[in-house]
Amino acid sequence: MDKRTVLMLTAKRLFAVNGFYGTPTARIAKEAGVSNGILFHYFPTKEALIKAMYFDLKDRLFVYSTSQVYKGATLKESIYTLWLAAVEWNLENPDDFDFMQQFENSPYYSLELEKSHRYVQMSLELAQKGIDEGIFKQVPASLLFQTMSGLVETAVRYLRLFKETQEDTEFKNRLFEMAWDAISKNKI
Amino acid sequence: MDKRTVLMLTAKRLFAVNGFYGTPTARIAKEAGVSNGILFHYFPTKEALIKAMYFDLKDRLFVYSTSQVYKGATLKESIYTLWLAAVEWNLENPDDFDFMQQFENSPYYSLELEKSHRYVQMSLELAQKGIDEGIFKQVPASLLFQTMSGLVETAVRYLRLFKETQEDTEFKNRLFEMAWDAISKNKI
DNA sequence: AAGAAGATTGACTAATCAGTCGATATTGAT
DNA sequence: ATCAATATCGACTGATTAGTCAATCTTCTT
Repeated sequence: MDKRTVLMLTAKRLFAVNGFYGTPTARIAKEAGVSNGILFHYFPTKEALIKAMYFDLKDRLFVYSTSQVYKGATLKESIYTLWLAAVEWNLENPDDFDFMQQFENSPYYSLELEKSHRYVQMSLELAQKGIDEGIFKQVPASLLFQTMSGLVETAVRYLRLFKETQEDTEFKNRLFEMAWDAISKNKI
Repeated sequence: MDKRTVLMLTAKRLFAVNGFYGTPTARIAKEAGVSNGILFHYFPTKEALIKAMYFDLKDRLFVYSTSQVYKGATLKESIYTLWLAAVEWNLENPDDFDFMQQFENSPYYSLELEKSHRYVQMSLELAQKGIDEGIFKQVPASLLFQTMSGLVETAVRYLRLFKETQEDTEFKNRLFEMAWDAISKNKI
């Protein structure tokens, strides 16, 4: 594995536990088994390292999520698959989740940065589709997306807290139902 | 206003913009118009200052929220009032919101810390009441609480992003409806 | 084989920052 | 008025840390 990748993996682990500011670059390099200087060879600044990690992470999430959706699925099936993929991916990569949460609540983060990502673009298109078909509530697509993202986070946090629920498919379905009810029109 | 309070107010403003680690204690003292040393007279460490600010904030939110709920309100009315109070309080105190988000995603935060607060305890009791009455979904009360909290955050973020919606009562009702549909049983 | 380009090292620096401390000022109780 | 307790000051320190740099090593091209 090339040193650039090792640095990002090591940084992710350390950041998740100690936070960005609690993790000196020197420590990242040391635990990655490389010299101090090489970190700044691959990343001009610590901030650049952090942002590169974030883009990388979102991209892996995109690739994983979309690979799960099968052609010909209904909208609800697609949303369910994407929701579940995001939840399970975050459960299996807890350091990624912690890193992402921290990043998105840090001064490094901005909306323009987020919108530029294909994961977000794909989600927005899907939300718009549901609105047009009259399945979702008649609110802006971006609101539906943010609501879903927020509920994925809630689900992940909860499942992490109560480990015994992590294999409970029925419970996960309940969690999805809450998310679905939030965004879909009510069938009176 | 006593210096302890001035320090906390100044810190809140600086933390919201520059983050905990981007804000030296010396700068807090300077902008508060007091000496460097006095900060450590009132707060033994920077971390103690941050935690004190968090408790203070949650307490003000509790006092404000509960004062809005009137006796004899139905459960849905109470939940609506609490939801709206939290949303509007966060909109009116954006620095508090940013500070809180940052804190709850920082290494300072822990669940025990959160549970110890009366705002959380009150919310959990209300959630349990809704479950017992068969109005809410049959899931753990803590899940309902976390879901509502997450949806308050989503609403605040969205309303902040699109300022023109902030005075739109109808739009806020739509936002609440999403939250309500997430936690309540569906009336088929 | 030569030599250029890139990779890697680790000692070093300039700056920053949380927290200390001894001195001085203010307040409140008796 | 006295005295003790508390508040306030600001210069100082010891430790930490992001980023630099000149030197060496490796790899690739021709």
